[in-house]
Amino acid sequence: MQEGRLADRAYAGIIEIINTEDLEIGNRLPSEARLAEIFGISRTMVREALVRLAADGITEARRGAGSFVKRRPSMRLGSHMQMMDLSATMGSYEVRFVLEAEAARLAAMRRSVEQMGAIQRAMTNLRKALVSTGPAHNEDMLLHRAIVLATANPVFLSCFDHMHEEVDRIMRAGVDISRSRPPEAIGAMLTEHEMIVEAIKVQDGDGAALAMRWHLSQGRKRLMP
Amino acid sequence: MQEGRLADRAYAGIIEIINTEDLEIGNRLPSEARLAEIFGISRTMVREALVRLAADGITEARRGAGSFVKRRPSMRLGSHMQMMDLSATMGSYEVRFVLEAEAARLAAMRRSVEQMGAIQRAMTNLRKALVSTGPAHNEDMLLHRAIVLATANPVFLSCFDHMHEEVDRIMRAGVDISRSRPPEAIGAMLTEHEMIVEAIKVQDGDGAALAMRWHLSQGRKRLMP
DNA sequence: TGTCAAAAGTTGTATAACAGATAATGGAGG
DNA sequence: CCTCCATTATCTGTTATACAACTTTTGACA
Repeated sequence: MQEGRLADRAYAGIIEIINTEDLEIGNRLPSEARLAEIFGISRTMVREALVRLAADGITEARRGAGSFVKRRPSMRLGSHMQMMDLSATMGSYEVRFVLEAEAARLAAMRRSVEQMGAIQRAMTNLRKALVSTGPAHNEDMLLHRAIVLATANPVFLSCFDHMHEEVDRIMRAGVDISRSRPPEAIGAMLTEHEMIVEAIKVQDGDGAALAMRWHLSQGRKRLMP
Repeated sequence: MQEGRLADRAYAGIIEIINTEDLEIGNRLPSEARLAEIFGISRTMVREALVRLAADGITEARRGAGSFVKRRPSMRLGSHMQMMDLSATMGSYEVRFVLEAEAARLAAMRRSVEQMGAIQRAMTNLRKALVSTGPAHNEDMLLHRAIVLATANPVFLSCFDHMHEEVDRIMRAGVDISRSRPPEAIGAMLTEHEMIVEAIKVQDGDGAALAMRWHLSQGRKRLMP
């Protein structure tokens, strides 16, 4: 590791402190000055990390008092699934199944020519990014978003944006997800997306929904086999 | 309004800039120094806001170049409404169809005894409110929320809350919603809800989903015949 | 022992400065 | 006029310092 900005290291470092020191909810963590001393960086960078941790709901800062643990960072992902609460990853796929499959159907039925153009442009971008740089997490999302946009339903789009925002936040607080995929998975991903786009192009609603469900099921398998 | 720390206001202010200036994905937003000038605060506070925005995946900072829009913040429905064909009311029902029907199915399959109790309590509240005061918009929502809660899927719940928040805001800003319903409609609403709750009780997933779809289709008809 | 004001510690905010990277500018040469 | 390239301007990343606002601890005094 040891990559990225100093604030990133501080972010990871503080989470590690919470875990290794076994700080319970409500416990106070070292002061910003002390953390800066520990990590050998400036207080400014420690603050940036703490601001992000607070935004993630993991810590809470009280002026004059200190920063406190608000929620333990969820380490268990995948195998350790609690009985009551599904993991964010699993949960997000459940929602995406219903939301995006229906979005694909509506997009196929209602898409305008401009929206179809936007979808195909997003597809081109994804193709380019996948073969060159690899993961292309962002381009992937943008294609899905273009499809949701083509539903002409503002509530769909709003929910889509919200979901991705939330899930990204939760995942960032947990373990990393951006592992590199094998080359054959990249080819499969491209084909799956192309099937969706093609179905929308020929305005085949059922086909688009089906292709989207298939794509998501494969994606889930790729993420947690 | 105008609450909280300066960084919070900057966070909201930058999102507002993205929305009102209609900055597309990839567009550059004003420099940190310029933003500090605009908001009348220090660059330090602007940076804290930008760090959070970046952590939320909304912006992306490139050293030497500036900060750029990476993903549009979850939309306030009002701003892009004119671009969209569907009304928020119509659109929300489309989303509720897929989201809540599936939630009812999952709730039927996974609900714990405690969650079943919560659902039945919400049902009792709704029944009481409907026969006495009339509309019972809030009790209705709480029953639906209890069902979503029983899916044990935090992402489902998050999307449900978000959708209702957004749609409520739009409707409050717009025209009527709380018109009085005829008495036979009240009886029908009660029966529909009871069918959903009963299906969840006997853990009939398909039945719950079907009952939910039927209820929502009736509700839409009642709202806009 | 109990009260309470002073002190010490901590977060919130501002300012200045510089390093490291990118974008814009403006000539020199075709 | 256009292209190439070095210079300059601009922007983010990071550090240091200082003070304001608030909370907790300390310690003296009653």
